Amino acid sequence: MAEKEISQAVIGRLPRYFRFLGELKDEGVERISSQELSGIMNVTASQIRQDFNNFGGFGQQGYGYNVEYLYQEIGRILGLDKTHHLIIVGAGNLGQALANYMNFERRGFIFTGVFDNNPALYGRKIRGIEVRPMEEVADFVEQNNVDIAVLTIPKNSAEEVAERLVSVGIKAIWNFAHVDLKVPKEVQVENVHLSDSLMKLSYMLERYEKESRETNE
Amino acid sequence: MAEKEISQAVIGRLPRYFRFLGELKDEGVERISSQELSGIMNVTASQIRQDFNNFGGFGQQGYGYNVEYLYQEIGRILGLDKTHHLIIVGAGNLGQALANYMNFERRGFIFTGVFDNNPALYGRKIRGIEVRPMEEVADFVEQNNVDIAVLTIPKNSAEEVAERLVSVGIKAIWNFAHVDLKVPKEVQVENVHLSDSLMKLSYMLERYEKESRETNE
DNA sequence: TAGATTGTTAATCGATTAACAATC
DNA sequence: TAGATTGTTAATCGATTAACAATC
Repeated sequence: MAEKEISQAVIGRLPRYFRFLGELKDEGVERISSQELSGIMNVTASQIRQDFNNFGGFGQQGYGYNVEYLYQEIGRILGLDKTHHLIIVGAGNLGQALANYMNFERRGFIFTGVFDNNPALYGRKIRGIEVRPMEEVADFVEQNNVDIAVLTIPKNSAEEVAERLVSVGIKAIWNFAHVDLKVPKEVQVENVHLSDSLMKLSYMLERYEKESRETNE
Repeated sequence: MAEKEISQAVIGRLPRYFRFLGELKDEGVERISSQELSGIMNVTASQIRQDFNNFGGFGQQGYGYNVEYLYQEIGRILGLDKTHHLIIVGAGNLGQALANYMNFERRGFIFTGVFDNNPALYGRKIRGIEVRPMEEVADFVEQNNVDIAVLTIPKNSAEEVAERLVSVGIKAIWNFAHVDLKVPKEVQVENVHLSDSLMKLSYMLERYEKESRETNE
C-alpha cells in the first residue's frame, strides 16, 4: 500500500514544528489551534493544517490540536522514537565539536564511536570515547549496530570514505564534507554545506547594501 | 530602479553552481554548455539557463558559457569579491571548530575576533586570536569594521546576545543557536539548525525502513 | 551559411493559500 | 444547539520544464 510521497518542503518544516511544540509543551500549553500556532510560527494556518494532514488527522474540530499528542506524533514521524547508533568519522575540530555540542542522546542518537586515520589521535578520548583507526570501522559498525555516520573529513577523501562506510553497512550519512556524495539510493544522505550557508548570508548582505545605495541615490 | 526580486530557490542554488564551476575551472575547462553542466550537476539545462538569466546573460549563443567568467560573475553576485570582517560569539567547541575549520579568508571573510562571557576563556587563543569578554564587543566592532557575527552560543542567551550585536552595528548573523532570532529586517540572518538537519536524516532513514518492511510483506 | 546553444516566452507542474462543508 | 476549528477541496500563485526564435 504505497502511501503518497511527502514533499521535501513539508519534511523540511517538520523539525521546526517539533521545536515549537516542544516549547509550548514545556510552557504547559495543553491545546493550540492552527490559527494560534500560525501567529507564533509565522506561517499560515492553512499550511499548518495541510502539512499535518499529510500524515493523518491529529486535530479535532472545534478544539484544535493537543500539544503533547501532536508533539509526540511529529517526533514519531521523524523517527525520534527509535534509537540509532552513530559514529563520527573525522576527529578534527568539527568532529569533536559535534560530539560535544549536540546532545544527540536526548533524541535517540547514541554517540558510539569516533574514527580517524591520523595515528596521532588514536586513543585520545572525545567525550569519553577513544578515537579508533579507520581500519577498525568495519568490525565496529557490525558489532555495535551502527547505522548513522557523521562525515567530518576534508572533501578530497570524502567520496572514498563514504563508499567504504556504505560497503560496511552504514545506512545514513550526515555529510559535512563539501562534496555531493554518490551513494546507492538506499543510503540516506543529509548534507550540511557550511560554506554554502555562509555564501547565502553574503548574498543577502550584498543585496541589502545594494538596495540601500540605490534608495539613497 | 527596483530590480525584480530573486527567489530563495535560485539563491539557494548559487553556491552549488559556484562550487562546480570552481572545480571545472581548476580542471582547466574553458567553456561549458547548459546541457553539459546539466549532466554534471544533475539539474535541468533549462533551470540552469533560467537561473543565470535572473542576473543577466552570461552566455553566448552557439558557444555556451565561459567557465572562468561565469565563476567570477557568480562570485560577484554572492558578494565574494567583497571583504567582510567577522567575529565569533561563543568560544565553545563549535565556535572553535568554525574558527579553525573553515578557511573563511579564501572567500573574503576575515576572522577578526572571538568573544565569550566565560572568564576562564579570556586570553586563550583560537587560531592566534585571543578570546575577549563580551563587554568589549561594542568598541571592537566599531574599531574593526566588523559586519558579520557568528553566533555559537546556547539557545537561552541567543536572543539577548543577538539584540546586543545588532545594537552595536552588526549587519549579518550566522546563527547556530537553535532559535528563530527576532532582529530588525535590515539585519540579515542565516540559520544553521544542526538538529533540524539531523532530524531530516532521521526521517529519511525511518521512511526508507518503513518502505522496505512494506515491500517485503 | 549551417550548426549550436543561448535567452526568453509559453506550458506544466507543484506548492501555498483560500474557502467551506464536516463535525466536535 | 451554537460556536469553533478541523480536514479537505478548489483557486491561486510561483517555480520548473519545454519549446523555439534569436543570434553567435
